[in-house]
Amino acid sequence: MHERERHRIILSAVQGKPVATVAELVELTGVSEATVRRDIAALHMEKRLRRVRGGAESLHPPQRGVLAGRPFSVSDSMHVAEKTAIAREAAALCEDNDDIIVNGGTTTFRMVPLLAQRRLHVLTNSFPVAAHLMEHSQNDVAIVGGAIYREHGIVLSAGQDDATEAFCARRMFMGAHSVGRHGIMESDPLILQSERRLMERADELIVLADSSKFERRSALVLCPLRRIDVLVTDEGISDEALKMLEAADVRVVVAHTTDTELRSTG
Amino acid sequence: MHERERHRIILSAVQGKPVATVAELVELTGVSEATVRRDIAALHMEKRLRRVRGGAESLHPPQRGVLAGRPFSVSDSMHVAEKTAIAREAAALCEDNDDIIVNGGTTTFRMVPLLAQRRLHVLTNSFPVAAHLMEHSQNDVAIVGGAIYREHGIVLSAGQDDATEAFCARRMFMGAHSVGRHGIMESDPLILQSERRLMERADELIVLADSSKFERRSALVLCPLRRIDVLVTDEGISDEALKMLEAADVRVVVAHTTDTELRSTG
DNA sequence: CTGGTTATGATCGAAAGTGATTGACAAGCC
DNA sequence: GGCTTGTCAATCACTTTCGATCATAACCAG
Repeated sequence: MHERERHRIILSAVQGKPVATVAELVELTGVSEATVRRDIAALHMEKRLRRVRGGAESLHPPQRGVLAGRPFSVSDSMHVAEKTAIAREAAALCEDNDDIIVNGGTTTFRMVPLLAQRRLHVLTNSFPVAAHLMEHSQNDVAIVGGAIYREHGIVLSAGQDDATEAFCARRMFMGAHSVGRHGIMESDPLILQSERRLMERADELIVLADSSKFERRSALVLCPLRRIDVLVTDEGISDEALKMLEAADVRVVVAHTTDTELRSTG
Repeated sequence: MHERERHRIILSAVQGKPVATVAELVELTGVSEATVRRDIAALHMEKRLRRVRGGAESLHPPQRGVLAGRPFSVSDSMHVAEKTAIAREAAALCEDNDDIIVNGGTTTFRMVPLLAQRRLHVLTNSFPVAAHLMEHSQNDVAIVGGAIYREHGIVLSAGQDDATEAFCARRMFMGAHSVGRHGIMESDPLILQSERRLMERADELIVLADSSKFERRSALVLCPLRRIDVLVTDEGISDEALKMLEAADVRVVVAHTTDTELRSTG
């Protein structure tokens, strides 16, 4: 058993479970306790795992806070004021007792506190959205089936599911990775697929896209601009982008960020 | 039981309910009261939970409703000791990297803190189970699609969905409304349907039923007794019930409630 | 082959974790 | 007020784990 081999085994063992004990690793590698300890110490130095009393554990923290705390750590902190304002305008577009679809995403997630005060029928592919509405509102909530992806909080599956097919919504609210002249763009094919399936179930498509989304490019086209009924954005949108949307018969709602919202970003 | 595992279990348990008592944690972890207290003290120092008299509570106060707070208010408080012991035995039946199905219910929900320290692939129709495993474990979690019923925390839909069909599990863990000579009984046709669909996707069926379930009757037969592979129950089970299960070739595991568990009920 | 380096395994005392016991303290009951 | 019950901190004995040391084995260049 070579040192490299042992290191590989130890690392994979630590990945597989929250904590691997020295005894377990002795069993796995067939070497002495002393050697395992030395290996753990070395790998700890290389920052490939964390040494704990009795064994070792994975460096990568047990994923937390997807639901209760901040839902999507990184991207959620950008353009907070704009997203909040956009969400406010978007939420104003739906009426009590509407059947709506809320697509997963950081911008649409900002709608949730506002939707919580309404009485709606909501279908979503976002686990955090469903969780919050479940806990803090009286809305009827339905969720699509599939594997839950922690990093985005989205439920994805390869095929169609019944929850989606049984649903027929008045409006669908969705974010976007970017918006360009080819239409709404996404970065991930699985997300794209999920959104397409949901889109089919809604009469009206409302897109929430802060102005920075028009500066970006992504690889995959979800749908052409003409498919959008309403696009909610913020004051930062360029004239070119506005003209482009106008030409595609998209109704544009510009959300004005209030002072309080702006303050909350600083 | 490693220190880290205990900490994970304790944190997970504290999330699951407003306050976890020392006795409960002793039961969950299988260590002494002194150790649990030391763990609580340590986690308190790390500001991962709040230490209170008699146990520990979550730091994050928004402990309300279906998810974070006590999931199923009424029935969850009955037969706590038995259910905990049963859940412990049931959780011991699955191995690391198993693909399992966890059906919604108050008894199966008691398994969750124990599953949180494992590395499993879990499909469930219970929203609280999915939410808890998402936040407090590294398990791969999938959820079936459909409308979410707050009172039971269960996701139900009329038809088959893709998340279920794509899943193939080694074992399925399920509770029951009652168990009689006709088989496992349920009270609600929609729940029955959901459970049947899930059952099809598992090789082995493990039923968690405290002894009071044998005294009850329900209207709908989910499946005959012979379909059960393992039934986990408590010491209160009658000889007649045992004979009935034996005759149907059901392997019976009797979970022994410990003193601490019994005390925690009084 | 030789001398030096490195890796490994074993041993042992030190340190840390664990479990049981005890007494102090508070709350509730008779 | 006594009594019980439950919680908790302190203590002690026991076990596990750790780190240091040393001897042996493997390896390598000259």
